[in-house]
Amino acid sequence: MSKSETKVLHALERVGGFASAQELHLVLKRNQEAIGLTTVYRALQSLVADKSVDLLRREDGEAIYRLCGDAHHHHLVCKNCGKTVEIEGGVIEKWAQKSGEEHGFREIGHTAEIFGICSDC
Amino acid sequence: MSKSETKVLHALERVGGFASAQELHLVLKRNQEAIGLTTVYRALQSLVADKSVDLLRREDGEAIYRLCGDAHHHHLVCKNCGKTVEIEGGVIEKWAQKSGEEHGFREIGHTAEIFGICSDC
DNA sequence: TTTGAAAATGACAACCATTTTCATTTCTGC
DNA sequence: GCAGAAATGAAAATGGTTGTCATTTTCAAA
Repeated sequence: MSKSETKVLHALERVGGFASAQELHLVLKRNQEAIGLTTVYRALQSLVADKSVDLLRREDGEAIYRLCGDAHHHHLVCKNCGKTVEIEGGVIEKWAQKSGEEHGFREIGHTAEIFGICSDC
Repeated sequence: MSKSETKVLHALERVGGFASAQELHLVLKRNQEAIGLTTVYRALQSLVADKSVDLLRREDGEAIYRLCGDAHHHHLVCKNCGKTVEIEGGVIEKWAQKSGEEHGFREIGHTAEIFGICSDC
């Protein structure tokens, strides 16, 4: 793992949740750990390829990153080869809780899975 | 509904599935129905605001659009007595579709259920 | 029919996240 | 040390999307 990847990972830890490449670059600057924006992008590409970091999208299409496995998640499964991807499920948490409450339910839980054919199949 | 929105809707019907703003612009050009790219973007914004069209993202963040399908529903089930309530699941549709698209999946489907204890139990 | 205000249109420029380029610096094994 | 390879980062390029603004169209009132 390169020095820059370590720095970016550290910045992601500090931030705690999601952050865009540009935000991470700012965080690093504020901490005398400055590295170039280009390098931040490259480090993130490597980390995503290594599956150390998840890549998601904001509504406006901007890429945001987070450490893997630090949130409740769901799965996206390929019907053909079984390949599985972790999916962020905050939307579902809220939907389930709200829908249940609206009908007077308590002790609300839920299940949710997405399936399809992955790009390799 | 403005003239340009009608044209864009028609182009979306022709395309059948998903299409980016730029692709729709090309489709319209090929059909002597040319309207400006800017107008295509604006029409799509209006249609999305009206919920006539869904906005999703390709893996690279590019915006893609599709006609809204009929929403199917999900179930809220009481763990104790089995009482079942139909729940509107538009949020889930979008979540599943978007999550799948983001990871390059196609033919995307999903399952989702909510369970809890109903007010009678 | 004429008029005028408001909305729609589209060519072009601006914007901004991301990628590419390329010259420079740092690391590596010898 | 020393070449060669890899990493770095500033600046430019890229490309989707949005903003600007002058012009055109719409449409209701006169």
